[in-house]
Amino acid sequence: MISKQNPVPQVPSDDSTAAPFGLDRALRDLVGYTMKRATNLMQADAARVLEPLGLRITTFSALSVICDTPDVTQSQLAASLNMERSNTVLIIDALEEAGLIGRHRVLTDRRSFALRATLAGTRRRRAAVAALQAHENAMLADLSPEERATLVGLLRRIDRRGQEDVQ
Amino acid sequence: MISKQNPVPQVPSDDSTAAPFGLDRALRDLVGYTMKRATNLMQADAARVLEPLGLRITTFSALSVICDTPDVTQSQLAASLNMERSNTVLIIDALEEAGLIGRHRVLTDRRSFALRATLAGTRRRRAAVAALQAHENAMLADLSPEERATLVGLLRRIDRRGQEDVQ
DNA sequence: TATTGTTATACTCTATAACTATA
DNA sequence: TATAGTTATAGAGTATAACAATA
Repeated sequence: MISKQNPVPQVPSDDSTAAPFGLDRALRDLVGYTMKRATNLMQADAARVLEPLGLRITTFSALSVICDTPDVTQSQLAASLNMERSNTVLIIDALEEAGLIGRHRVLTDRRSFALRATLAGTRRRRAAVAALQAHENAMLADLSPEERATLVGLLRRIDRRGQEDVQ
Repeated sequence: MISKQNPVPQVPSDDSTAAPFGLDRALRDLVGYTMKRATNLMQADAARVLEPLGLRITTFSALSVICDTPDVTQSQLAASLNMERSNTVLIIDALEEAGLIGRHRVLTDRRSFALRATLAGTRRRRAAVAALQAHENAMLADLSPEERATLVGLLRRIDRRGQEDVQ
């Protein structure tokens, strides 16, 4: 969909190093910009992979946590996914209406709901993970297993650092 | 060494308010999920850094390209930032209204506008880059210069690969 | 008082289709 | 016809404030 053609600068390109990148060469030195570009590509593709399964990225993420953590509450879910509690409501609604999870009352604390995946939810999640792994293997085909592990490790350290700063 | 345990306690005995630790453990093996978490942290902080300068991430990015590429057209700008042409319009409007850039008619092709940064735009861009670099130095303080370069390099390869796949 | 889930709201980013004026 | 800029619109993610029920 996106035209691949390289926009030709009107300004005479006398810079020999301008070849590898485009007009955004200066921006690419910012880690955040490069991260956002790569993330957008990954996210768009992941969304396309999940769509036939009736999931979005957010609903898949929530379903995954619920599958792995039976009787998790919505507050715990929100915290684990680094999102606001209020934004989990519609996500939980969608998963419940799709029959993939259930809300159950907690006897010891009637404010909370205990979220539990249904059998259909567990199966849907397994299929989604398989599809996403295949998608990532394709998207990251240029990276060796070691490079991929390095990337994930570095990103996790940024995440950890960011979490600490918030406090 | 802790052996494999049962998935996280459903109802934490003491600290139910503490961030549930590792409920998203399975998700973290997906590169896209880890990338998105780290990117969200970086983006949120970058937005806070740019806000006092009257810029958003998108307007800053556009301003940066325009500063580096005098008389760039909106189509070229959109292509370089990997965004739709239609979405550049409001961004350009905001920059123009702020007096940071100017739209100029192209005599040879009256469909196009040539975008040029004003002196104020050039200065604003310089201040924004300095602020963002300081922000990134703080956010990425745990990474050595080599690790940071490695991260950027790996992300660029994902970006390049993704661009090719789209066509 | 504090917390859980909820509602309402708003802003940003992104994507698509269709229009205009030029080429 | 094809392209550049534009308009309108819609979807999704994210963020904040406030409320009722419950602790």
